Order: sequence, then C-alpha cells, then structure tokens
Amino acid sequence: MPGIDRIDRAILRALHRDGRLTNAELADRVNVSPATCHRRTQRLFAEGFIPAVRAEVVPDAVGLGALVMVGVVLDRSTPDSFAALETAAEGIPEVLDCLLVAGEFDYLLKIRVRDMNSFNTLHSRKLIALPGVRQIRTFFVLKSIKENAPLPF
Amino acid sequence: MPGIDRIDRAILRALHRDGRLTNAELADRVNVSPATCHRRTQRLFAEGFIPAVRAEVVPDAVGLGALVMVGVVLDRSTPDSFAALETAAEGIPEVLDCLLVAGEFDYLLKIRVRDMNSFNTLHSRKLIALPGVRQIRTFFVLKSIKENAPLPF
DNA sequence: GATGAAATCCGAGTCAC
DNA sequence: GTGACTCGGATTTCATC
Repeated sequence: MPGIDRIDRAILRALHRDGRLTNAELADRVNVSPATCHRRTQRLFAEGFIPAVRAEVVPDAVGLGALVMVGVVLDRSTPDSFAALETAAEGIPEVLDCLLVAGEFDYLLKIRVRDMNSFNTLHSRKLIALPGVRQIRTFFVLKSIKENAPLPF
Repeated sequence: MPGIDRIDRAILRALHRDGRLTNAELADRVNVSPATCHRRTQRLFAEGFIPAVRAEVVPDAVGLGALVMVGVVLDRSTPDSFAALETAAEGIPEVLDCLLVAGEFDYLLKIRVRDMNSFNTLHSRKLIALPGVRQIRTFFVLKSIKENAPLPF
C-alpha cells in the first residue's frame, strides 16, 4: 500500500468533511484539474484509504435512540474467551464499537438499541452468556455531547 | 419535524450503507421514480435526518493511529465543572466522542491522536487542567475489533 | 399534495495530446 | 497534467391522480 502525498491528503480531508462533493468541486478545492482529481480519488478508493462513504442518520429517527457503553472484564485463565468475545461482537449489529483496551477493563463496547428494554434483552441473551466473562459494567449514556466527530487532520 | 414513512426509511438505510449511490440507483432500490426519490432525499437532508455524508478515512493513513478511551470523574460539589468539561470537549478536535454517562464515571471520551506522546500532551494540557476534575482514567486501545459500525436498522 | 414522465442541463468518465 | 468530447444522471417542469 503506497503512501499518500499532500494532494491525496487534501482530497481525503475534503471528502471526509463532505462525501457528496462532486469531482468538479473537489478538484478546485484541492487545486488540480478534474481529470487528475478523478484519477487520484479513484486510487484512494481502490487502495482502501476510503473504506466507505456513508450518510450519517439521526439515530432517534430510525428507532435507535438509546446509547450504552459497556466495560467487559474477562477471566484471565481462559485466553480463548478473548477470541470468543471478539467473534460474538462482530456478529452483533447493535455493537458499534468493540475495543480491546489496557486498564481496568479488557473490552469497551459501544452499543445502540431502541430503548432500555432492548438493551436488557441484548445484555442477558448475548453478553453475559459469553464464556469467560467475569464482569460486565454498564454505562447508560444520559447525554451525547459529541459523537463521531470528524477526524482532526 | 414531521415523521418518516417506509420509503424514507428505505432511503435512509440505503444511503447509510452507501452514501455515493446515485439518485437513479437509489430510486430503483427503493422502488420509486427518480423524481420522487430526489424530492424525498432532499427533504431528508433539509429536515436534518441526514446531518452529514462523510467518507470514512483509515486513521493511520492520516497520522491518527492512536485511539484512547478516557473515563472522567468530576467533583460533585462543583456543578459548573460539568458545563466546563462539555465546552472544553466540544473545542478539542481530537475528542471524537464525549458522553455523559451513569455509573462509576461521569464522562467517557473517545480520543484520536497521532501517538502516545500526543496523547500525553493533550492529557496534561487539556484534560487534567479542567476545573473540578477529580479523576481521569485512561484506557489505551490495543486493538480495534470494530469501530463505527453502520447502524442496525 | 404527492407522483411519474418528459425535457433540459451539467458533471462524470474517457479520450488524445 | 491538460483540454475536449460523449454519455448518463441530476434537477426542473408539467400533467395527472
């Protein structure tokens, strides 16, 4: 995977701010010709620098108004449980983030569901049912000051 | 803010999966004419159901390879410190998420920086400098199994 | 009041240079 | 990297239900 130069970086920044920019707009924002811009952008997609372009959707509008953060502590004596948790997390669409961390937890999960009831179901049926889970700490999100802010680059 | 019907929902879902869909593709995916599709999509943007469309960018490619989760505990005796933390978080671009939670922390932050050194700078200059902060717990992310997964709707 | 068909206009994508 | 050319989709208009 070759690197990116200053122009590629400008293209990435512009498309990260607004993924609907037309090639023409993008071209003069980064000061190259439309043809050049088009070729470079295609390469950035092809090389995997841009895994996806997605419309952000207000969660409440689609019945996913509840956000919950979960800290998971695993049993250190069963290393297989790490793989089990990761596989499970990948298969649960409500789990938006699954991060292996250093500190008082082993994993931190970000979960979006319809309401508290839905979370309770997910919690009891999918999370505590996993092998080697020693402890699960739940943090209900009362207010989202900022979420998925654009990357600062 | 009026509601959304079944077709609007289908449009939201399609654009959330792929924000680069042309209006023509979108139209036959949701089984309406291009004109209708266009009008509805415009409305969804205008009414704020789609706050933004953004290209996802591989963080390492733009020098933001380090992800850190931070738990913040505030001094309960100084309610102003909540407002202070929120204002500060909004103004720090490296803070991607800032969530007020119920549980052993008051806030959970998701932070992206270049490396550990950058985090250390941010930590000492911006975070512990805030008024009324009683404790800050840092969770370095060792591995990201899943991040910003699409909403399950 | 919202829809679909048609008509116009503009940008994407491709070419030669 | 530039400029021109073609094709297809975006956007508007309009008749219709």
